[in-house]
Amino acid sequence: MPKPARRKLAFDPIDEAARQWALRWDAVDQMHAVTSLMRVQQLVLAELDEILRPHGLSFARYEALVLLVFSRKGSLPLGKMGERLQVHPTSVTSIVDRLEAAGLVVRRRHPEDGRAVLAEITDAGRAVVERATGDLVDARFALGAVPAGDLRSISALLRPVREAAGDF
Amino acid sequence: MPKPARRKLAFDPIDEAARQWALRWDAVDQMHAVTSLMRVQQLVLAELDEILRPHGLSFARYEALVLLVFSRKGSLPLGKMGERLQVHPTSVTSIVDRLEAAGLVVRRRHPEDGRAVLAEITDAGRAVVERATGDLVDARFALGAVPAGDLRSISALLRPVREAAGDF
DNA sequence: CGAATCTCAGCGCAACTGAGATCG
DNA sequence: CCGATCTCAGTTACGCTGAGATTC
Repeated sequence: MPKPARRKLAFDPIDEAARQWALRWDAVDQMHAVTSLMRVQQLVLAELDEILRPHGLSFARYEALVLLVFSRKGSLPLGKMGERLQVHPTSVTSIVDRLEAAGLVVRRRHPEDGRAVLAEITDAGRAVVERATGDLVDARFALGAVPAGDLRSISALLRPVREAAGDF
Repeated sequence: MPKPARRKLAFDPIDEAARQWALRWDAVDQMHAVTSLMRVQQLVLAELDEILRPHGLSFARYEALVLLVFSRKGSLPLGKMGERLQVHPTSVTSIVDRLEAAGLVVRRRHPEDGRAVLAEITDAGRAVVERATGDLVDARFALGAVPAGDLRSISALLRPVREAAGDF
């Protein structure tokens, strides 16, 4: 068995934890929702990374590439990328380092602001995004088990958390 | 500004990405849901870890302690813990190492199976769980922005993903 | 000068692989 | 002997802090 951690259980471990939780503490529904959120994120991210691995990408790097594809000029200052992707400035440096090493982006000086550095997507980068996106769409972003009509509900129910955190 | 990655935007970056996505590719709703899931998990985990840091715990270590509190004898073989928490065997070793160093659990020989090692929660461990749980409940597990009636919907909508992955 | 932008070094945490020890 | 259980060493990845260089 290559992944012993994935052994199957005869019951829903989160339901079972919630049952015991209710005997002692409050906020049972929050506890159940948080545990579900953590577990599903872990499962989904693992599947997405597996799909992207043959393309030499992690999900974080894929998101960065897509952001550049969506930009008008195919390039953005690293700071803007961090803002949009909601990641730490030093993480942007690391992500762009790896993308640049793979030939998917190049670094350029910002023409008007000498402090800023632009990451510009290359033709190879655009090609990789097209191929990787095809695979992700085919895999329904690892959410194939969710009825199509429920997807927007998931986004809507989670939105207040992002809003409260000040994302927008 | 301590956390530049948290800068506020004038629009919802996920809605904006979905808008552009729809111009080129399919599976827009899946893409929106996955991106929301990733972002909310990141926000929630960061808040939970911040709440737990004064108690000397990460969320993973807190989950391990709660699992022991819920067990009949206050102890479990490490392998069982990995199964329930869905983490790698070597990660269990690491988690128990840290909990033991903090005096929250002790390692014991399994009375019937010489191969197995039991992690047993100490009185100090139980006390820490009580205090930490109080703080988490007070913070509504970082889901205070979600209307109470929506919490079960979140769990229910995510359940098919766990089921399809073979969690139960 | 202060503020913004990026990079680098270093730390902590977590997951994984592969190997080995012990025991059923 | 095989398989299960745990530990250890080493690798990789990522996110963060703190410091520094450069430029507005």
